Amino acid sequence: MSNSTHPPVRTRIAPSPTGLPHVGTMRNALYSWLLARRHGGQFLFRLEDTDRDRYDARSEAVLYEAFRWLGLDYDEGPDIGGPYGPYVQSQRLPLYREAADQLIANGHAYPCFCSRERITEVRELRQKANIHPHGYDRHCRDLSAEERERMLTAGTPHIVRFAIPTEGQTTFRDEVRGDITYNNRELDDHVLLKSDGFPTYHLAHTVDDHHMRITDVIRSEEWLPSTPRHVLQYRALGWQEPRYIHPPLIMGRDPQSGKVSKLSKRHGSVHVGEYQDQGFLPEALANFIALLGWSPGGDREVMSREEMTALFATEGVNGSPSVFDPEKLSWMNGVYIRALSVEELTDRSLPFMAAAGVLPEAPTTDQIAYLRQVLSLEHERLKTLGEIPHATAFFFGELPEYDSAAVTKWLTKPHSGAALDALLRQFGAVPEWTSALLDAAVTAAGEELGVKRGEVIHPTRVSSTGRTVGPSLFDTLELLGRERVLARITHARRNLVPAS
RNA sequence: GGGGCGUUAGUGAAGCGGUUAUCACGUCACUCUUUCACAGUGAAGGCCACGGGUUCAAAUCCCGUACGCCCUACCA
Repeated sequence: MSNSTHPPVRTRIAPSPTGLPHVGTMRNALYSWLLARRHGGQFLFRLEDTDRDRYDARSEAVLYEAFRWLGLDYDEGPDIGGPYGPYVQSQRLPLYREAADQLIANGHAYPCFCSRERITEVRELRQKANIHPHGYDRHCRDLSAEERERMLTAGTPHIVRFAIPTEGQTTFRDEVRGDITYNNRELDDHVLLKSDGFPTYHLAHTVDDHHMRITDVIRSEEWLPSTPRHVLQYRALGWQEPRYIHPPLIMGRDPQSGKVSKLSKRHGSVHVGEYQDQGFLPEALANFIALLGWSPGGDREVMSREEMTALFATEGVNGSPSVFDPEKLSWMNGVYIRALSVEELTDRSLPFMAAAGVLPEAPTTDQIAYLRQVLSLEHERLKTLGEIPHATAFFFGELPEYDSAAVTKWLTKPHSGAALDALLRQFGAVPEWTSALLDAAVTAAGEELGVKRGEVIHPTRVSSTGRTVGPSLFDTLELLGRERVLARITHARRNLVPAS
């Protein structure tokens, strides 16, 4: 809990609009959101659009949508403003320039005039010769003041590099793993400002997190190796560094090689939008990804957002990479779907029904009421919303789509014709179209034919639904209604059962 | 090559010096249902990566090794 001697917890997520929102980004966002909410602090959204080569305007809107969908509301952000804006890095250029100038003024940074060609050449050379660190050779770090001034006034294109101390060590604390120490001599002078005047991540995040009063930086483990650079920058600037929390990477298993690596396209779906499209519930996805790197301790797994908020603590974040298991996600999504009321399930299924063309975009109230009855039968066997159209299609329209394997298996036996005839007789005589009476009618049909109940129950299902799987048969028949069931069985009798 | 981090059943975790090493997913079996799923019961699956310490006692603490992953851009 925060108390009066500590500033309020302020966390942030800082995605770059270079593609679709990755589950790893959203996991980190969730942790940041959880930490802020847990302590009554603020959660910020900041757009890191400093890479103008990879900028993708389309991804910005998708990003906001992903946050809305997952219920990660932020207190300050590009689209809602806030006291420390703007929240878009490309609009904060003077701030980075100012920090870079300050760093140059006190000797912690310097302009570098080396061409890109020379830089890559040097890097390759040093790599080949195994000179450490491999990167930049600090050529411009030793330029005389006069030389530097001459180049600057001549307008020579340049970048600004941070001057890493040549000796000593840098120790910082990662809340997940404890103190981590790096030897400064293993770090090369990284770029702070690019030649286009835009900052690199290293500078931008430091400046922004400071100005935006961020207290807790939660970002993936891949940032661990550059954290000493950031810490060195904070210290050189005379700023208080935030707490760093590096949750583990989310890994995927390569279906071919079986090897694990950072979750990417090759492993399947990696963008939250894909999960949304497949009919995963945001609350289920959030619960699932929260567990990839965090545990409240004990056996707790299925947790509501409120429970997670109450339980979240950085002590529960672990340091070992976790493999994303789509099967467990499916199971968990099923748990959440079953927890929905039929009304809610119906509402949420509508977009999927429309997309699949099973129902119109704007269904009538009768259609919705009917769907609700259908879903009450289908409810507990669903894993995703996306499978609803296919699972329920046979409830709509006159004739179902007949699955050929099912037809072959149950409607092409020597007695299939007789079975359907008996069924038609029994069903035709049912006084009231209820599941109990239909159940009895099937039994009667079996007795009439002198066969086991199973021999007629399967043909009944296949002829009236087109398939072998589905909800309880008699409930299904009742809901389908007398007219359609009789019409379907008649159709099957005439067109699917081979003439003997 | 260098640096850092990590290592508990196939997967995700619990465990914080004394447990028959726990839970969930997955797998298999049975029950239920003459379908599928759900649910329930049960089973298989671990020398807690390996080797050394410390300790009466180690999955738990320390050191080393191996392996894996990440970083090593004017990308984030």
